[in-house]
Amino acid sequence: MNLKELSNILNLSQTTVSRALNGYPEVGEKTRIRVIEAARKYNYHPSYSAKRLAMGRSHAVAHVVPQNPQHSMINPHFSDFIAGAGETYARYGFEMLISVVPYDEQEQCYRELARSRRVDGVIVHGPYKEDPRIPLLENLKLPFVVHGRMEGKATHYSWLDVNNRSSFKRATNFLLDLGHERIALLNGVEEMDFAFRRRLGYESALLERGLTVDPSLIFSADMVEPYGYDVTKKLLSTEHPPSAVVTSSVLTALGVVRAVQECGLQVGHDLSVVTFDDELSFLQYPGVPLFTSVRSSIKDAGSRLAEILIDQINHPEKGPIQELWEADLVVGRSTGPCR
Amino acid sequence: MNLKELSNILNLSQTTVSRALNGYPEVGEKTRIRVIEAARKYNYHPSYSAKRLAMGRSHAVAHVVPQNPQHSMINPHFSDFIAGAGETYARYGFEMLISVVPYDEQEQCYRELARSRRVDGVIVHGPYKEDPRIPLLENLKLPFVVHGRMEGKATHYSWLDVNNRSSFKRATNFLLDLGHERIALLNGVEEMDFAFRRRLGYESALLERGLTVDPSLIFSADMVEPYGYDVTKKLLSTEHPPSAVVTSSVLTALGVVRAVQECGLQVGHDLSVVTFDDELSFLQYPGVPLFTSVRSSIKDAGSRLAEILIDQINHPEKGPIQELWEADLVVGRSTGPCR
DNA sequence: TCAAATTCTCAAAGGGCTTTGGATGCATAA
DNA sequence: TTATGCATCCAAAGCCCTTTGAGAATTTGA
Repeated sequence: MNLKELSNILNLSQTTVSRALNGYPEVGEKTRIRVIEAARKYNYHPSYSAKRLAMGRSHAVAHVVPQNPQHSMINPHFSDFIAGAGETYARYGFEMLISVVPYDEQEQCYRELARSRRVDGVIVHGPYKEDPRIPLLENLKLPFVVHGRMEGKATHYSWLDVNNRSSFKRATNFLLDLGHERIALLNGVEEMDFAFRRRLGYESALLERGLTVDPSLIFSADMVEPYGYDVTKKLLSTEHPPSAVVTSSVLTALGVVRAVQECGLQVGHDLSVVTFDDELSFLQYPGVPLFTSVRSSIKDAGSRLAEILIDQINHPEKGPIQELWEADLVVGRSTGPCR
Repeated sequence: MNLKELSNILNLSQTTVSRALNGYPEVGEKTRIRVIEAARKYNYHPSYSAKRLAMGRSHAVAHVVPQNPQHSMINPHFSDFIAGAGETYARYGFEMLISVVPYDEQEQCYRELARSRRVDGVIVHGPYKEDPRIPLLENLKLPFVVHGRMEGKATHYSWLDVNNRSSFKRATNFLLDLGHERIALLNGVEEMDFAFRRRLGYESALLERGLTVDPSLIFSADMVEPYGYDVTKKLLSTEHPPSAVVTSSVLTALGVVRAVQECGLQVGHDLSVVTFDDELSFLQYPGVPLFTSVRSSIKDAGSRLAEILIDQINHPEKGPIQELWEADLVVGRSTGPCR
């Protein structure tokens, strides 16, 4: 059943039927009801491809996922983010396209996306401190929102970010309040904007208490389990091990725990751990949380970012939307007073 | 630049230009070269929407991701799978659509996908022992392949599965060879086909050695870290704790380690652990692997499944393709002789 | 009552591609 | 010379919708 057939049945023109169905005002109420009922009765659904061709809009959004061959970690946060965003897209009738591309073909991919009008907008993940994707997308006039933001230039585009600086400051302060003074930072890769800000938060907490920042206590790597393990193992074997650790992810924190326990020590007693918790669905701890953490749901972020993007697509005149979310501090069993 | 403009420039008809570009034989070689060069020169790319509309094919594939509100875990395997599949799709010029839908709207979603011809095929994830999606898709005549397969009926559709039965048998045998006799199984949810088969493998290994299956050593749940932790904690506090554990995922295995260590015991010494390892990119251990495991890359599976699906779409006459992959046994540091 | 303003409806023109069903020109074969 | 086959190329129909620009019908205001 297509529009032509339906309008023949109704003895109306295609125009009228189309307008009736799309809620345009220039069609009478009785006509509209007749049309809508007939559409339901004959199970009419407009063809997506035809609609797209006619309107030049795709009602689709892309997420470009770079694949780095050397450093081939796939972001474990991705699935939760996608789940949140996907729900929202579905609610608004948008499609979600995932493009997996080699790291150095990203630019080409975005250009192609913009040229072909295959999608109405994109979401940019994990921006670097200086990220070429942002000026590129501005140039291409492809609507976009950034999950995170970019050091310095963060005014003329839409983004949603967690307040990484304040949350790490808060995490550090929490440990300082417990009397810890030697606090290690197991940060993410510091070329990433979020990690850079987290470090600033950590450092400013220390400095405000008149403490010095000890570079030998600061680490930066992909936030995986063995990273936490290896660093902690090393730290615990030094003469002057820290009494507390701030980590950038629960996975890394689990590595810290494994190392601590392997040394016959106890987390929260011999070493306190505060972690950033993205509330990944597969790393949830029921009951009293295992880790004291600053937490902010990445799934919620995905959902909200999708809304922002759709809003930008539908109302480009509105200007950029920017949101800075504060993370919650949740006290778990991984912290205790300094001994 | 569209086809009409390009053909005007070339003084050819749209037909000829289209045919030249799509490799049809009824166009002369010199003409073809002329056309291809002009296309490059003027940066001509056919419009996707128009192509789709004209051909009735979308060159897109969907993955339907159900969201269960109660049990809201998002599969951590998903991102690696998608990464593998996505690379392949990109290589073949296919788009990947992710549809996140509430659990009980899946059927509707598949129907809609089939009706609207928005995609040329779908991949079915994580089949249950009895999975309604499979007969549904057969009915809808929407090409599909299954990651895993369905107990019993596994002949008339395409699938790719790891040999879960043999790999768990192998894992169990490995422990038996080390002298372990009380071996716990921390399985996934046993409504899932894969988990069911894993249990069969585990049981058959025991039975073949004349051992009995002790139901109090068998557990079934989502494969998360606290699951491993909780079960192990409980097991270790019994009178007769097992000397070895087989788990269904590295995440769960990490929970086992945490519990063992917390009890002041040592993995591979006081309790041996063999896990199934999907080679998730964010759970990789460099050097000598932490865990003895049976492993099979879920990313590779994604990649191959995408190939199979595309093949089925392009050559539906070929009939179903079925592949059963054997997992590798990798010896790590988590196993040792029974004491 | 007539003109003006509203309301409703339509035919037709896109949007950009593929594909059908011929037409044309030319070389080969009878 | 005429018929046959081949290699090239084309005009136009079709895919299915949205939107423009106008016309017809109805209502309103003076």
